[in-house]
Amino acid sequence: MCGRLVVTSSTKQLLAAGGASRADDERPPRYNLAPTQDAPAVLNRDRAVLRWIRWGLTPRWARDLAAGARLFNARAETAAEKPSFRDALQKRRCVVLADGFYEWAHGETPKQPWFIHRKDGAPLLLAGLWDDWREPNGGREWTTFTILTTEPNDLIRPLHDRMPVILEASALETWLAPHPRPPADWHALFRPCPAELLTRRPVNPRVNSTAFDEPACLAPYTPPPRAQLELF
DNA sequence: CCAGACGTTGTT
DNA sequence: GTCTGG
DNA sequence: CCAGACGTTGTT
DNA sequence: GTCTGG
Repeated sequence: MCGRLVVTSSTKQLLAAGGASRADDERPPRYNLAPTQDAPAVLNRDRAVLRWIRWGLTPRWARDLAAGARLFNARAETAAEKPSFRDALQKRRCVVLADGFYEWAHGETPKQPWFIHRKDGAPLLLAGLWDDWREPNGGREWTTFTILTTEPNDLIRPLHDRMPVILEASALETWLAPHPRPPADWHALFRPCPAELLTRRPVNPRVNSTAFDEPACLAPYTPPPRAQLELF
């Protein structure tokens, strides 16, 4: 699963990772980015632009924007059949750029967050779907997204039974194709990424609160002994 | 034909 | 939007 | 994802 | 418990 992101790379670095040439906005680094907030993404509609769009996919037919609040993940195995996602999987794909994400160990108390990121420090390419939603009565249009999930690799499995779909750079071209593609094309891309690509470390449970959004979120942290025993 | 429902995941 | 029910 | 709020109507 | 907000 994937419910909290870190975005610390510069705009220049994000553009390079996503293969885009310009960004629609300049934002400060985020150390604790939650659903309903904006994250940087490259949409297959316009691959030249890095856009900051709202996390939580609101289908275009939903009654209100809030409908997307809980649709921040989509199971890769079933997205092709779900009313909220199937059209987007065919036609509206995106890559979300993030330097890492947090996972909480399944059912532990107190809740212990872990930071997961690439060993080489490069931004992750997270497979996403997007949609446009227009406010009634001529209001503004929102673009929202969700992150696809798959089974975990060996690094994530001790923590959780789901992880985000992380794409290799070589898959960008395929994933961001502008035209419709059948669901059968995606099976190879929806595999968990190699565990060796990533690393993890526990971080301060202050990260649990979205109000804690600063460099200290990523600082080294040793869980109390009791929690350590429970975790391994 | 129209009306009305449909959210998803992951938990326990 | 698409699908189901009437 | 997690944290935090949520009482509810009727009456003065 | 469920829903909302970040």
